[in-house]
Amino acid sequence: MTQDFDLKDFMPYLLNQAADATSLRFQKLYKSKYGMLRTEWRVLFHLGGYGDMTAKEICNRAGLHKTKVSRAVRALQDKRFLQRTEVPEDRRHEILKLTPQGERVFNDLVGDAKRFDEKLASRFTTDELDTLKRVLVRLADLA
Amino acid sequence: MTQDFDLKDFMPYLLNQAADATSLRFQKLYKSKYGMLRTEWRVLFHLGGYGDMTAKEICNRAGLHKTKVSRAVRALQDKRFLQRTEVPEDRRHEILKLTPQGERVFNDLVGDAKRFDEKLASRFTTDELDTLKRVLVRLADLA
DNA sequence: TATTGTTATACTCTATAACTATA
DNA sequence: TATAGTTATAGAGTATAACAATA
Repeated sequence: MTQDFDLKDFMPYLLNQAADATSLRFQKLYKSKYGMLRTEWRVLFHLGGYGDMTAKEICNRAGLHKTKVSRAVRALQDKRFLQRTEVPEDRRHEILKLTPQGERVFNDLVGDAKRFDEKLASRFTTDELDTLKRVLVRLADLA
Repeated sequence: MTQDFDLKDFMPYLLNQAADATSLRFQKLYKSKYGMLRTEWRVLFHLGGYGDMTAKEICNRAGLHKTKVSRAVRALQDKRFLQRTEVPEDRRHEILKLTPQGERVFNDLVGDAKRFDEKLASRFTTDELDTLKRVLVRLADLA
């Protein structure tokens, strides 16, 4: 016999539907304004929000594979949004740093992100948002 | 000057990280057991969980484009997990129905899904889960 | 030998346009 | 003309292996 099952109670499905719906609209902003892809946006925001760091550090913080970061860094460099600086003590590393143009782009997108988040937040109570963020962070860490 | 911004507070980012982390592990089950892709799994679960319906109805319920559903249906048919029945009144439609084998697969995966969800749920309080599901459903509906 | 990063490749996923058949 | 579904195609995203350079 066929079991009872409602997808609306299944967490991975719900999370994906919610994530797709929300990120789709933000995606349009960085894509249309700057032709950036998803990983490029993430790398830009890590450098802008947390300061200069190596590709390796971005991998660890963002949970991204080194090949993805490598390609995103190259793309951001081609757009003149970041520059690399060799580390003399260990020449396998390069410190990645936003250019002034990269910082302008970051600031512009941060504004968009903040407005976007406020609009989303306005639909929920403070309690709901607190719980949501706390639970999502823990879910993401289970990876 | 560079603005303050923490990705850990940005909803689309958080949602994606949580969704990726959770669905990645469930994905392995239907991929390794039955070689199914994401959309195939979704279509199978719609038919198994909500009963026979047309491709169009799956599109509406799952928020999937007709091309995705069309390909998933074909793949499930090739695997002998579903069969089509023409609707005489309107020959543009076909009712999609799981085969006995498709139902066995559905039942097996529903078991996995339930165990998976219980394990996830065990890490949170009832209040947290209620809030989470309610908020996620509303976020998904904003699409 | 181990680590940082790059390149190559294949596969999955998404989005859109053009098409067929039926209504 | 409109709708259900299919096919074609391109671009984006993911995963893995092989590689170069440095340590």
